[in-house]
Amino acid sequence: MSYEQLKLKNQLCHRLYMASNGITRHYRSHLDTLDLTYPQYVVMMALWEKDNITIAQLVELTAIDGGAMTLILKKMVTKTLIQIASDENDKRKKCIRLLPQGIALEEQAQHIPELIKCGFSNVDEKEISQLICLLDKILKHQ
Amino acid sequence: MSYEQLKLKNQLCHRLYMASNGITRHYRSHLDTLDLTYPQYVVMMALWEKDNITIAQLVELTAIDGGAMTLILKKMVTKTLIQIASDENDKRKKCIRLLPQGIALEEQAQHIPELIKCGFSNVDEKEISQLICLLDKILKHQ
DNA sequence: GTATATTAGTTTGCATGCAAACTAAATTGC
DNA sequence: GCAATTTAGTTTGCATGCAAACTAATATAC
Repeated sequence: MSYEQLKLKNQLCHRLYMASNGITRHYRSHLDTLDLTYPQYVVMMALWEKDNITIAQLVELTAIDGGAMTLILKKMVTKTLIQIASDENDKRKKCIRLLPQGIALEEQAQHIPELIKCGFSNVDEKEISQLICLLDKILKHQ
Repeated sequence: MSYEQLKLKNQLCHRLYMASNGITRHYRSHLDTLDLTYPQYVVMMALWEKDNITIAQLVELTAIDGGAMTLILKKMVTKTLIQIASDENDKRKKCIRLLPQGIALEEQAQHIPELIKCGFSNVDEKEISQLICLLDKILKHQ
């Protein structure tokens, strides 16, 4: 039978799947030098932007699964990048705070975005903006 | 310090990460009724389009990791969706072939793409084509 | 023709992604 | 004020994603 709408070449989801995995793979070589995985890097970016926030806020900002977040943060504690403290007012909440090593890592990470973009020299700045805009439209409905 | 280029809102990779995971989550509810995971669904789409191909070809078409593919295919064998046979000419190669249940599943799956698109009623057909075009440009360099 | 290299798949070890069940603490309802 | 509900995180079980090591079979080099 072979329905046209079921062909791989027509699947937006499959493009997203390949592009997302592909870019994450590209990050790997750069992140290895910082001893970070991609999700750990995303958590660091969130904290560099806004430090001393709860796990729930971190889950909201990064869209990383809460269950995975618990493990990711534990790893980052053993690397002394962050510390986890219970909130005094609400003992359910936990506050994540950058430690000196975590703060210092930002300077080492600052060139990564540029390095990644160099890997996509065929895509210009305008097209990246377009892509981001279209993806945001899709993300709005999730 | 907080470098502008390290802010989450400026990361294409993070948009792709969220959009890919988000869409895959959307698929889950529809695929549950077919008893398929998302990667299994991708493999089925590849096979509905071109049956009786090797594992290497399947990896090429789907961009699913070879190591993961071995496990995915084993699951699909236990569901009697496919069968795996060694190639007589080249005993390293294995041919994947759809079984009747796997063939029959295509009819049940034919409406899934439409159902997914309905979940993104704010994004029109033209924008989806644009997105696919831009993603293909990024995928070309991987 | 045999040693070497390459190819096709599998296995392993680790790190998520995800839903669901679970715990502890704070809020609401009444 | 206490029971019922909600909220914040953790744990569990399963399914990948990925790199690297490994096996078996084929192709190349010489």
